[in-house]
Order: sequence, then C-alpha cells, then structure tokens
Amino acid sequence: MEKKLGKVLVVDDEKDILQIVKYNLELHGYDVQTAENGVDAIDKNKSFKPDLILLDIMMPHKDGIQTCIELRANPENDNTLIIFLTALSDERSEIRGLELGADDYIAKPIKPKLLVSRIHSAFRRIIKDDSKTIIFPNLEINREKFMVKHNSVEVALPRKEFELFALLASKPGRVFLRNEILEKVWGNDVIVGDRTIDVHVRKIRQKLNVDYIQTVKGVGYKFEI
Amino acid sequence: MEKKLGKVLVVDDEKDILQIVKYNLELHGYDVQTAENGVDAIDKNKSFKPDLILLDIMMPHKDGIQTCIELRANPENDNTLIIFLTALSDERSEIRGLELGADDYIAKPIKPKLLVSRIHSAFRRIIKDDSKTIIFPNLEINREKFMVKHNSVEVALPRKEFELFALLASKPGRVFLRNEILEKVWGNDVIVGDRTIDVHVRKIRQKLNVDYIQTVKGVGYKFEI
DNA sequence: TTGTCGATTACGAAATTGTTAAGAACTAAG
DNA sequence: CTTAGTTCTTAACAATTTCGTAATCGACAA
Repeated sequence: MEKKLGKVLVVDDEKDILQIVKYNLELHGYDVQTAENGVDAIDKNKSFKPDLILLDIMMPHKDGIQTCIELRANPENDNTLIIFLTALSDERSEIRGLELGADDYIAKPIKPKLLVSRIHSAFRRIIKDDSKTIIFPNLEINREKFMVKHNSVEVALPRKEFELFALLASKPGRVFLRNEILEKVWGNDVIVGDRTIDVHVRKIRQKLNVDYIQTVKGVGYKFEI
Repeated sequence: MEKKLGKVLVVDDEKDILQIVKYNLELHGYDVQTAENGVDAIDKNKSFKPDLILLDIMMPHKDGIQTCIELRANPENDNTLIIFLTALSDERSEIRGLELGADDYIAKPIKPKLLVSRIHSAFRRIIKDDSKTIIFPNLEINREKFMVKHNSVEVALPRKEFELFALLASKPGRVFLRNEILEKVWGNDVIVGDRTIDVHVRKIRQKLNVDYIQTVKGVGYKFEI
C-alpha cells in the first residue's frame, strides 16, 4: 500500500460534497474519513485522529463553529489543523472562524484543485519540522536537536563529530572525498592536518559502537547502514 | 513601549495599499515595515527579519511569485510566513502561489477586518507553542502567572530566567543555539555579553535543583525532562 | 620486505561553559 | 523622589570539553 500523505476528516451534512472532497483528496494520496455532523465529527476525531479537519459551518446537530470550539478545547487536538468549509462567503463568519482557532477557510462552491492545493499547503506546515531529521532503521539523526538516536538510545555528539556524521549520512552510500569533508565541516579557509578527520571518525565509531562509517581507501569515507 | 505582536513586512507597488495595510496592522499591535517591489522586499527581509510577509503578486522589479521563490530558497526564512496579496482572484494564480510555498492567500480588494483576522490566525500558528501552560510530570510552566511548579512546589522565576526556561521547555529535546536564545529572550537589538546566558542558566538550575537544562557544547542548550 | 594509507592513542592547546561576586539597572512601596 | 529590595549584566577566573597533532601501530599490496 502506498504511504498516505496524511489523514483528513471531512465534515459536511451534504453527502454530495463529502463524496467530491473524499474522492479528490484520496486521489492525491490522503487518507480520508467523513462525518455528517458535529457530534459525529467529534467521535470520528477520537478514533481516527486526523491531522486535518475540513469542517462545514452550517450543519444540523452541532454546527461547525461549536464543533471547532469543542475540538480546540481539548489540548490533544492542538496539532490538528482545522479548515472551515462553507457557503457563507461573507466576511463575518470567516472572521469568526479564524478567531476561534481555525487555521484556514475555504469558500464554497468548492473548486477541487484549489482545495487540494490549500490542503497540500496546510500539510507542508505540519511536516516541515520533520524534514530536519534523517531516519534509518535503528538510527535517527536530528539536525535540529543535534542528536543521534541509536537503537532508541540518545547519543550526544560534539559539534564537529555531529556535523561530520550528519554530512556523511545525508547521502548514504555516497563516498565523500577527504577534501569535500574538510570543506563542508571545517570550512574552506581552515587548514587542519590529515589525521584530523580520522580521529573524528574514530570517535564517532566508538560512541555508536556500530560501524556506520566505512573507509574507502585512497578516497574518503561513506555512510552505510 | 507596548510589546509588539509580531513583525510584518508588507510588499506592494501601490503606496495607497501599503498605507492602508500598515495602518490597520499597526493599530492591532504589529510592527510593520513596507517594501515597494521584490528587490526591496528581499533587502528588507534581511534587515527586518519579519515573521510574516504580505506579498503582492503583480509588481514591477521582480514580481511576488519570483520573490516568493527566492525567499523560500533560503532556509533562513523557513519559519517566515508568506501570504500573497493580489487582485488576481482567479483560481490559477492562487494555486500557483500556494504550491510555491506561500502559506495563505488574500484577495484584493482588501477588507481590513478580514485581513487582520487572517494575520492573527497566521500568527497563532507561529506562537501556538508559547501559549499558556506547559505541563510535564512533576513540572508545570505557567506563562500567565510566570510560575514554575516543580514537584508541587511553586518556584517564582524572574522574568529573564522564566522566559529562557519557557523557551527551552517549549520544544523539549531541541537544542537552541545561543544566537536563537539571545534573539528570542533578549530581542534582536539588545547586545549582552557572552556569559549572560550561562549565568541565567545557572540560576535556573540552582532554583530547581534538578538539571532540566542540558548543555550542548559549541551549540547551545536544551531542555530535557 | 617495504611503502602507503588509515587506525589508534595520548597529550597539550584552544575553545567553551561554569561559577562567583560586585555593582548597575530596575521596581515597587512609601 | 527616595529607598530598599530585586533582578540583570559584567568581568574575572576556574573547570571542563573539544580539537588537532604527532607518534606509533597495523593492514595490505607491490
């Protein structure tokens, strides 16, 4: 099964709309569930835990605004995006929705392409943070946390060691020439001896116990899982 | 001086619009600067470092789309929101803008209330993290009361210490560079000595007895429970 | 065997952070 | 406006960690 981009819960009382939206989002790789009213939406949110909720404002059994308020009241949903979806294209309700903690607003009638674009855009904001992490089985390198997690054990690497390791891991399998490493980790103008790199490599190997870094004689080093 | 909500750079070639937008945003507590074209915008972005850029699409000297591409190419602006502002209310350009990495889209003619709402909403996403109370086992950080409750004992921290601690705790595990800390706790224009951060860290450690703050040499500090 | 290249080790230099105390800058109360 | 009490910043020095080097060892190939 193809990996899904993210989970979206669509809430609207018109089945036609649910269908159109569901179809279009699934086409673009999202995992979609639907709800027909606010009560239903809050239930489905609990079980499905979507990343994003598309919420119609005008609905029987708890309208979208009320639903939004309730969702936002629960800190569990802090990271859930809420986008209102509504026929009321007047300024007032748009403002109200945004003030209530919604993240965006899409006016009906729905234009599929625009819808998908907005949702892509919304997701881009969510996943931006993860992009700074390089993940392998048993190994996680987080540039933001300056941390290497190896077999669920966090290992702290000093700056040079970390930068060297992260550089190699950024392109697994690719061999980095010694010159290249010097240039990227130490900078073009700093001059350090030949053994410096080796020593750092050694320290990394020592700290991780496993030999992720392989020597390519006469050439340089490469990262291999 | 009242504390500003955030920094906004408004880019448009029509001076009327710049004025209207600037006026309305300043009225609501934002720190606003303006630019009249893309080239100017990129300059001002460097010096002003806004949190959000309102970008007109149709402009002489580098249009908004091109400007957006250039801004997004620089990882320094990863956390800068970009909202397009344009008279082209057709679906096409809206999609294009969003695909390019813009975060939202506001159609002209500008309705001041709506504009302000959207911007509030956009900012809410940025500052979501420093809202209210951060809770961990045995530790509770309350931004409103400026209180830290540690093992059910309330500890009062002075402002700088509190802000520093709250900043680190807002993203547990993540390392904050010294620069980042200075910028966020002290502000971009204040210049303080090198040992200032250390001294504050020490005082926090002292008052809480437990070492929630860890040093990452050569990099910065991080919070870890 | 010998030469080359990387691995390893230990040590001193350099860089960075920790600690302390003093006084400057602020605040709140009178 | 003064005073008393905090809070903030700085500076000097101590402690620690990281960095780079040199010396030596080991593997491998010619």
